[in-house]
Amino acid sequence: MHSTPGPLPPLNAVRAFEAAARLGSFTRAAQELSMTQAAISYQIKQLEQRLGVMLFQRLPRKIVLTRDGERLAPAILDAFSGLRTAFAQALSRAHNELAITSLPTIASNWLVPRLGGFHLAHAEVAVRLDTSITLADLQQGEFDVAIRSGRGDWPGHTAHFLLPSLITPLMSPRLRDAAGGLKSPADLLKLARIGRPRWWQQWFEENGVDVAETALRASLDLGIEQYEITAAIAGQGVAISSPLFFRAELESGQLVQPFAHVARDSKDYWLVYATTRAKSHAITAFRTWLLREARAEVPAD
Amino acid sequence: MHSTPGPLPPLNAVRAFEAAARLGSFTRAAQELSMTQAAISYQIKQLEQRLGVMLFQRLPRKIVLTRDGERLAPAILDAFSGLRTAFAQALSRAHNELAITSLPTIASNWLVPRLGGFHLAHAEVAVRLDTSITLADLQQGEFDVAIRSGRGDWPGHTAHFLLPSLITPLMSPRLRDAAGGLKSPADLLKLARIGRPRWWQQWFEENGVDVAETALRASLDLGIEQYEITAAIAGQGVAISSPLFFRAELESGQLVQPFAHVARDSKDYWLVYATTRAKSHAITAFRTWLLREARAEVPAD
DNA sequence: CCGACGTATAAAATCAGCTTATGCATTCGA
DNA sequence: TCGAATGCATAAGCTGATTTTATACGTCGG
Repeated sequence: MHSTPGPLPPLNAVRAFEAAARLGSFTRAAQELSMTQAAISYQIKQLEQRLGVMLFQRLPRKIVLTRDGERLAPAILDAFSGLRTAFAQALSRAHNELAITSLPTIASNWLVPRLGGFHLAHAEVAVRLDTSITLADLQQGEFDVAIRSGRGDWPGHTAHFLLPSLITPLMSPRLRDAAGGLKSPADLLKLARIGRPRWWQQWFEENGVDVAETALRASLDLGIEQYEITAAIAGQGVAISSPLFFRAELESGQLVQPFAHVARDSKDYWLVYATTRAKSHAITAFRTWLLREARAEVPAD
Repeated sequence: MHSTPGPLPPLNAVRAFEAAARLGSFTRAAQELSMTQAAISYQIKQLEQRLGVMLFQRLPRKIVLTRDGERLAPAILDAFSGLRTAFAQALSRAHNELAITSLPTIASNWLVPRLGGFHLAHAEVAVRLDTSITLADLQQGEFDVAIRSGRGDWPGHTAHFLLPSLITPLMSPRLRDAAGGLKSPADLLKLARIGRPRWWQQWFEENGVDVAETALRASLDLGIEQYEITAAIAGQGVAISSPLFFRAELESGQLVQPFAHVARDSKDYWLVYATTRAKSHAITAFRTWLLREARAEVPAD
């Protein structure tokens, strides 16, 4: 009694009908859709044959909707208008949201203090920041950009160099004074060391200090540099970390850098995003702003 | 500042998204659209690349809409739902309307008295009847079916034989009596003749009466048979028309058929409709009903 | 009466979209 | 714990729908 809804007619034909009905002309519809008039004519005919109903009355120099066409047009126009605004809105929102995933250290010690400036410059962009050590998949769409450490070679992604990963011992001035004169890097071996053994090894090696691995293993590795620096400030040992990230503590005198030598880890910090999304407004705005901030940070680089 | 709406993404990709979002599965979407899962996957990827946004999060054995997908889906589902009902309704209405264009004679004297029966049998079909001598173009969609006289050969159209075009003199009994004994067809030459000269000529010839063309030209040609019959009933002359169409007048005695011979014009009456629309419910219902009525009319044919 | 305009149509070219075949990761069942 | 089943991704290749090109037709306007 009641036939099933059945599949929709070919959608390209429907689009041609929509444009022709709205513009009242095959020629103009063709222009709008960047096609030829012949293509519109063909598509409309296809649709009419499929529906078994004439949609336009072909008059000498114009077309007029038939009774059936007139009946169909409003709903089709509505639907297409809905589609257009849906895509426009969704994209505009998508392009004005920025989900950042960042390593905790650079996030709390470098990014967060500056993010306010980005918001001032781009109030239209809503920012969401996620800090975690796990490597989020930028292709999955959960995050728009990441701040990662590495070598900048992530296939399918675009990476911009941000900051070098600098490492140098940092300690509380009280500990330094208590340790007496720290004349050479080797003197640090007497103190408790906090932070990644690999970094300590690299720094010592670059200073000509040969260290037994066992000695390095004895260091306190808390995993999160923020904690390590907190421990260092408390005088519990010497941390090894980036002077860039703890400039505030250095300037306020909570921390001191006992030796001038700064080593550089091979893994720098990069801004990364999926190459397919490079055109997103939020991403381009953030990239421009962030790279300028980074360049201001290490102008000598 | 505000980018133009821009063209819609490829609609086939949008359709794939709609189905996948609604069904929550590429595989099921493929089933619904009678395609393969690979095709859905391809289309969704196309759409995502076009939009520069991931729409689904691919999890091991399922997919989940991303934030952006979730944002897009409701409006897309709405729009497609609108399209579906629009087509369904328009088609249902189109298939339940019947616009008939008919020659006036057969319309008023044969079709109209029977149309009530069609309406009883098919109350769902709304009927509109247009009577005119002009030959409406069935391809233009203004009319669904036509009742035409001719030979049944209209390219692009399907034609069903309805009734023969019969012609025989008809007159009022009073005129017949006044004319005295009408023994042979030639006696009619003495009376005023009403109707198409060509028909008179044919009928006379088939009865072996040789008539000068001039005599035939003198007949009264009113163009519309209804008028001619009215004139005949008033006793103003002898009309030549179809006994089928004026059976009521013959039975009531208003008209008489003075001679048994009935000529047959080469142009019969046909039910005609555009072949492309043969599947329309209204048309098929009307065809079935009308052919049965016509067969009941001339069972001997 | 001629040129411009808007549509229809035929033939030929193209390319988007589909299928087939396969791989991979996970879940489920035993 | 293992194998089968499930669901999505990907590559390669084909096909036919769609588009363009070229042309014709009918009307309107000057």
